[in-house]
Amino acid sequence: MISESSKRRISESTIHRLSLYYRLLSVLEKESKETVSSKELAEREKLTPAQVRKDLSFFGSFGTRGLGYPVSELKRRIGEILGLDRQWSVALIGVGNIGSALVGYKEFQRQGFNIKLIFDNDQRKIGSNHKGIVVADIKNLEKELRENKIEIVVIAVPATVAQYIVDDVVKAGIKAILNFAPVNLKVPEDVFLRNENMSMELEYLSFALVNLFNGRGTNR
Amino acid sequence: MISESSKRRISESTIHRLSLYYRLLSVLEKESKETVSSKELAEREKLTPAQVRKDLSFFGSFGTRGLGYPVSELKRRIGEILGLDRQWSVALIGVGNIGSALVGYKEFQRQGFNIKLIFDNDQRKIGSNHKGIVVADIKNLEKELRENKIEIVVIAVPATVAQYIVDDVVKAGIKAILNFAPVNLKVPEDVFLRNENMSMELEYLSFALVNLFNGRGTNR
DNA sequence: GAATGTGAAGGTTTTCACAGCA
DNA sequence: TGCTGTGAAAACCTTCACATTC
Repeated sequence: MISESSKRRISESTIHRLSLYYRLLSVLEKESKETVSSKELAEREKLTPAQVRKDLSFFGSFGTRGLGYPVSELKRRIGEILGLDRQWSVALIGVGNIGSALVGYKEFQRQGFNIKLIFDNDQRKIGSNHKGIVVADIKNLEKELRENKIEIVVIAVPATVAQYIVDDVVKAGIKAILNFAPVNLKVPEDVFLRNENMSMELEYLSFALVNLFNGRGTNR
Repeated sequence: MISESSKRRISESTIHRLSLYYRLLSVLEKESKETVSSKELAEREKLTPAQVRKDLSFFGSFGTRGLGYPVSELKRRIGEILGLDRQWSVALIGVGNIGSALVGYKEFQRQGFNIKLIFDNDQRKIGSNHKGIVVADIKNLEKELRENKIEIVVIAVPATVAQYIVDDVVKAGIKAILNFAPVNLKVPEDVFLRNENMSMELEYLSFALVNLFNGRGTNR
């Protein structure tokens, strides 16, 4: 939808903020708000109005001077940019502690991320049912990923085996991987890999408590 | 431990990278590696050697010219900086989908984050046992948080009620909060609030697949 | 010789400030 | 008048390059 690839590189932070705007616009839409200003968006996300306008301006002019942005329309456009205007076929590997939580995580479905397959290597788990999905044997990973046209793989296996798993995932032709294992995975250049490190923010808090406690908090 | 508050502000990214270094150093320590160079650290984290050296230099000179950094010692020092050289008393609020996963998340304990209390408002859950902890009634939140000297609160309740909960948490004098609810929470300036948004990275992948697919991946 | 520690340079991101439009 | 869209300025972060030390 967006053809700005030649213009200027869009920063990771901008994309992350688009996620925030999208979520906020969904709320505003439910509240039947028709328009919203960069000032209001900024206040609710603890950003500056200029930041909001810059972010949006990378992708086009969505607003009306003097008025602001049309809520539903802007939400729709950001949805397009983020690829949330379509359904994604997702496979989950590892249905332990974290994996189980992800299967039931409503936000994923809401945004079009549909977990179609679940894999594990534990015989006790294989064949069991998680929210209507039967856990498959990791042995059939490559075949199943291809046959089911999976587009995104979520890895929630122990750190020790994550690299072997990811190697197989790459072999199956997957180009987008979300990794929850606390380890650095190597993937070829043409594969998008993102890491979800759940300890990181907790560590930031602990750092903040120990070091920056001058009576002032910090958000993001 | 660190008294650099006057020098230069340390960026959020630097702190996040310290988390990565810490994790990597733990691995190297287990492998009985004695020293490590900024070059090697950088390669394994996909950063530049200069970045690694700059990050560390904010906190002191930990290395030896010509040799590199002593693995165990550096790990210990970063642990101190991040506040991982001590135990933290953590309370979890909401033992649903995500909450349950966090109770069993080994990484937290390993880093000294001990979940001491669990709260919920669901009568069916109150009194039940999660990994040895009996779920308490959210009604007694303030009293329990104070009596148990809780330092960090993790919020894993539905978005609709998260603000009410966080207000009570703040009233109880808590200064550090990790929020998993997909909503922007308001807290006073002197409270540290961090958000863990599990959809964000998935949305980044979806953005990448739709927009940046010029055959090149991106990691972080 | 090898690798740190660090000012200075370079690059990127954010904020400012204002022209332009409803 | 109010608020967007955007060049320019400012702030911030990363990389370079080299003096310094082991």
